[in-house]
Amino acid sequence: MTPQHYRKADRLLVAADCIIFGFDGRELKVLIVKRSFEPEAGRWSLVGGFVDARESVNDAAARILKRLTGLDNIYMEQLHCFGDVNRDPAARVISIAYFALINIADYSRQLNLEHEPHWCSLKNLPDLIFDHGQMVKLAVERLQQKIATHPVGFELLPRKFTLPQLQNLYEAIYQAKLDRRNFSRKILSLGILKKLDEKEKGSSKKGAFLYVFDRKRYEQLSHEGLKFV
Amino acid sequence: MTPQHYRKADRLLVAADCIIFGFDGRELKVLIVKRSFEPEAGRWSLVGGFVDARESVNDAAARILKRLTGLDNIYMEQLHCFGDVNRDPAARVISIAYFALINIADYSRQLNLEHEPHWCSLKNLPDLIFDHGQMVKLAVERLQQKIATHPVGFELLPRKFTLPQLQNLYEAIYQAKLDRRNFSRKILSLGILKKLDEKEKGSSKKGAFLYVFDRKRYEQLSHEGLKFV
DNA sequence: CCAAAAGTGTTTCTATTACACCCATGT
DNA sequence: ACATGGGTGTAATAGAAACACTTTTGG
Repeated sequence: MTPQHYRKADRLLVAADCIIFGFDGRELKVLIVKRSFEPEAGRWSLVGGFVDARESVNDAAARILKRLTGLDNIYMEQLHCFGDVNRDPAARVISIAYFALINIADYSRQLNLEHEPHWCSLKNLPDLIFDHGQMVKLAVERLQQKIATHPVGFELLPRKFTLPQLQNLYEAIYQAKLDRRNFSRKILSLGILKKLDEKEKGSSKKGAFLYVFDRKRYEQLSHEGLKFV
Repeated sequence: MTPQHYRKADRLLVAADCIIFGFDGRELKVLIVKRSFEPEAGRWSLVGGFVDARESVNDAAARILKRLTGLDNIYMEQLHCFGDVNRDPAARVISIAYFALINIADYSRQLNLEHEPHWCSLKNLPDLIFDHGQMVKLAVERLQQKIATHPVGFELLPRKFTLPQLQNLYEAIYQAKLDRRNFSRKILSLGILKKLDEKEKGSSKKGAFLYVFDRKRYEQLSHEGLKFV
C-alpha cells in the first residue's frame, strides 16, 4: 500500500552501469561491450542494465557484472549517480555507476561472449554512448584516489605478484613513472605484504620474488591511515 | 516513444535527501526537519523530496534545498545513492543523498519554518528515519576528506572571518584540537586568503584580523594539489 | 593589573626525493 | 661475457610536529 503522499510522485527507470577495470601487466583497461538493443544498438557502451524493483541497487550492479563476467565477489564500489534528464535520449533513465576491479586472468576463464566484450586500453577508448565516457573519466579519478590509500590494487593482480608488477600497476593508474627504490621501500614498509620463497621468472632472467597481500595484517592496521603512494 | 527494450523494466520512486551542514562558531550542525507525512510523520528526518521526471537529480536536490532554506547557489555535492530495497518500508524508494554547506547567518534570514527545521549538533543527533542516520555519518566522513584538500570550509563561514574562527571550524569537523601556530602558518602559506585591515572583536579583547577567501588566487593554483590540513 | 585570546619563531623529527651500484641468470 | 631486469642504501631536502613567550585590551 503506497502512502498517499507518494502517489503523485514520478517513477523513473533506474540503471546500473559498471566501469570494469582490468590490468594486463602493462596498461589499465576497461571492459566495454557492443550494445545489442536500441537506442544506439551496435555502439560501444559500458556494461549495464536496469535495476529491478525487488533488488537493491548494489545487488543490481553485482548481478549485471556477474552476467557478463561470470564472476562473483568482485571488488565493486559505487561511483556516482548520473541523473541528467536527457542523458539517455530515448527515455528518462538515471544511472548509478559502479566501478569494479578484476583480475583479467580470472576473468577470461568465465567470460560471457554474448555481448562482444572487449578490453580496451584507457588511452584509445572509443566514443561510448550517452555519458559513459564521463563515467569512465570519473572512475579513473576515483581509482587514483582510492589506490593511494586503500589496498585495492591487489584486486587487479593475480594472488601472487611481484613488486615490479605492482609498480607497473601504479604507474599505469597514475600514468607516471615511479622510482623503483622508493616504491618498494614504501610499499614494504606498510607491512602488509608477505614475501614468498618463489620467484616469478616470466619477465626477467634473474626473476623477481613473489608476494601476497596479507589481508589479516592489514585489518589490524589503521585501515584509513595507510598511504601507498 | 519508449524503446522496446525499456518497456518491461521497473520504474522506481527516486528521492533526493540533503545533509545540510552549518557552523555556529563552535559546533558543526546538521539541519533536520519534522516529517509531515506518513510513513514516520512527526519524526526527525533530513530534508528531502521526490525527483521529478522532468528535472535532473541535481536540480531536484537544489530545488528541495531552496524550498527549505530559501537559498540559491549553495555549495552542494552528491554524496551517495542509497538503494536498499526496504530502506523506506512504505514503498520502494531509492535516495540520492547530497550534502550542502551553508552559512548559518545567511540562512536564518530566509528560513522557511513550515517544516520545523532545527539545527542539531552532530553529537546529540536524535534518531532519524530510515537510513538518514547513515547518510549523515557518511556525509561527515566525506566532508572531512573534502575540507582537507578543497576550499569548502569558507562556505560555512561568513565572508569575512578570522583565523581562530577558521581553526574552530576545522576542529569541529575533525573533532580534534589543532596547534594554532602550525594551523595559521599552513593556511596562510597557501596564499589564498586576503588579510583585511579590520579586526573582529567579538570573542576577545585584543581582536583578531579578518580575512576573506581569495577565489581568484585559488583558481590560479593547482586546484587539486592544495593541502589544508 | 590581570585575565583571555591573538600573534609569532625555532627546533626536532619524520617523510620524501634523488640518485648509483651490484646481483643473478639466460642467451 | 654481456645484456636485462631485480635488488638495495645513503645523503639532501622539505614538510610536519612540538613547543613558549609576547602583545593587546576590556574589565
